Amino acid sequence: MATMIDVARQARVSVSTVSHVINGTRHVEQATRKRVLDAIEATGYRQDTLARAMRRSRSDSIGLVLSDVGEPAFAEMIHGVESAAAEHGLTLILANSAEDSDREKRAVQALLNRRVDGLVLASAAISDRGLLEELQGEKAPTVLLDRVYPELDFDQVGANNRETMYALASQLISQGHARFLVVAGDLRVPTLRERHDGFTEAVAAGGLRTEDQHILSSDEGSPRPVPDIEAVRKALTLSRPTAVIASSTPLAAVALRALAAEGLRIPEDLAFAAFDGFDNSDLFEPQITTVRQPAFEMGRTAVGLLIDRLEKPSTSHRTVRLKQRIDWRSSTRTENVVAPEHDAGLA
Amino acid sequence: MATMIDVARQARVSVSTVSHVINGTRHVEQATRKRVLDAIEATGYRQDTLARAMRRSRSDSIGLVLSDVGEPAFAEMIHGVESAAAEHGLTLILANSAEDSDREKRAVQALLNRRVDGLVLASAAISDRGLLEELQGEKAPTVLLDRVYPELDFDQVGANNRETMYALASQLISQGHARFLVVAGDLRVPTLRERHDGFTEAVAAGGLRTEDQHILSSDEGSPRPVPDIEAVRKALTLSRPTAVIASSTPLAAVALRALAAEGLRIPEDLAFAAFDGFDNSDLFEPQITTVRQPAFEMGRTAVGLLIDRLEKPSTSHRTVRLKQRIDWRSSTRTENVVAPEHDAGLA
DNA sequence: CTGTTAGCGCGTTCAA
DNA sequence: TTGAACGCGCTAACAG
Repeated sequence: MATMIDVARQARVSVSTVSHVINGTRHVEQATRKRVLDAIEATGYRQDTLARAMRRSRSDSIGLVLSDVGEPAFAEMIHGVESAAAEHGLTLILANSAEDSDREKRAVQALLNRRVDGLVLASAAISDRGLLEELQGEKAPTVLLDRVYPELDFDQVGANNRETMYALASQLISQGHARFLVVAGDLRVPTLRERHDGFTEAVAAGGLRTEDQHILSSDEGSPRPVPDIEAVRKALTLSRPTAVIASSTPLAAVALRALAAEGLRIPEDLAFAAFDGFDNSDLFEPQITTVRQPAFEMGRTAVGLLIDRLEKPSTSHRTVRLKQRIDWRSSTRTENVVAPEHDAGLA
Repeated sequence: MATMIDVARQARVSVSTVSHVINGTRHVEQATRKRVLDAIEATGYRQDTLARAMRRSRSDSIGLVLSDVGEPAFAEMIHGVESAAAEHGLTLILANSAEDSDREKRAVQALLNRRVDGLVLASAAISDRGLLEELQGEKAPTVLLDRVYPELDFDQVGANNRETMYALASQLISQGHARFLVVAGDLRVPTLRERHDGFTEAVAAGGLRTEDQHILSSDEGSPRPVPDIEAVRKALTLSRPTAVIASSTPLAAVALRALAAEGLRIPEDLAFAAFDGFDNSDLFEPQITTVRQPAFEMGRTAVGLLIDRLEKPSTSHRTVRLKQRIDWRSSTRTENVVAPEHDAGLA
């Protein structure tokens, strides 16, 4: 591999001239410039980004740590992060924590060792507080993605989960639904907790009886990470909801299986809606009313915040909440079915 | 940031001892060893991977260039690559070429500049042959992923597309289908061409009339990358197939929209099958018979080949084809409907 | 407008 | 069993 010295010799100039030609960092005369360019061509020289990074003590790279690279929503975020990073000439180093706080810690360390300029962290579910505190002290700034921790001093990007769940539930309530089953998942995950909170607020605002609502969560150290099919089936028979809301795609899959096992049909027997949801849901039956995550934009925004932070390290931290969109589909088109049931329930 | 010198001073040893303690590269006495370890702890020293890479002239990192980070199938591959890379202590640098051969070229250059030890390349559709030839000459080896070019000298990982399409079509033929519409896409993409070839072979083997088969491709420099809905609708009315096969997820989406627009139902009016397909397809109607890509395993395998190559640079190149699985679902359960139609057609 | 030179942090001879 | 010193390839003073 040719080095700058080879180029310099060939072009009969000094290495510093070569450097300046490459980086456009100071003026050099047309003639010499051309000689250098030719020499680069002739020698097949390529800049060594590593050596450059070491000298400048910045690597023009950022690290992305995800809690689950396999999840479709996170895949979209990767896409967004990659896209914004590329636009700014930053290379992206990817690591997966697999929802494991040890692996997360190791991944972060590895990235820091690589001298990334900054970090985007879609933190693991039960994130190690110690890790986050260490990160506060790092020179390389960190942006938290997807899972927002209001009490922490980071730049953060999330979605307006609470508001969207509030809107979703409120709309269903106004359609006459009064008994919900919410498959809420692990409430230690901020995203899921926010959705949960949005629901309880909607229930309160709608004047619904709390005891008619069944919230299936798994916050008390249950062995399984998500409610399983049996749990949902039991809930379905116990509370006989008129509407089911699932707080994430995996939870929705579990819920749908449970519904099928109980022989319940959507929307004839009950309404159904899900966060994140399924791709191409408009092509299939039942067409599921879905909260679309602005995942791509969230990724882009995270990189934007990171770059701002790199430019001015000491401005105060920002939390950005991106708006979600509800795609209303036929799975919640139940006015004619539910309203009578609802009335009957009141009678 | 503490350096080895700081640690050495603190431990009252030389830097070389520190280095050897860290890397376990020669014996050092228990006592001194402990002093060093303590000093590392005390100073908060972290190895600088960049400097290390420069000195050793290997970076313990690999580059992954994908033609479309957004596609779900590729997302799975990322997952596989990441997982295998992590197991081998390799960090993963990700780049997206967005199916653009210029961007692909730049991405590859950027990764090579970063002195990645190797490259995994899921090449862009109309990949620049020049680029691939350059890559042949590089010191850092490249593994081609997903899109297999038999005539090129690379380690390669793909799926057995031709065989699977052959099996899929043959099975449908044995069910009585004799008129197919294949939404085949851009045949310059090796994957899609292999699927196409498998189909024509099945047609020949099954003794079907070629003129009854409609293959919708876009290989002749059409403005649109995929057949659009109108094209599929026209094909549906012209050829009146009893079975439709889509060669990829986006093509399947287009086909399904066209079917809906024509008021055709699955499986009552015709059978339908797709490659790659849709997630959670068993939860929705119609349940689509789908060829599952072993995408995760493909990613892992690619890294495996890369590591083998790094260890023995001059063994001959290998091409690995991973087996796909056909998930038969109700979208092709049409025996009772098609058989009579088929007979009628013969009468 | 161009050249000389001192490190960046590390691994690794070579010598002790 | 340990240390001293060189250089990986590059950028950024500083000098001219």
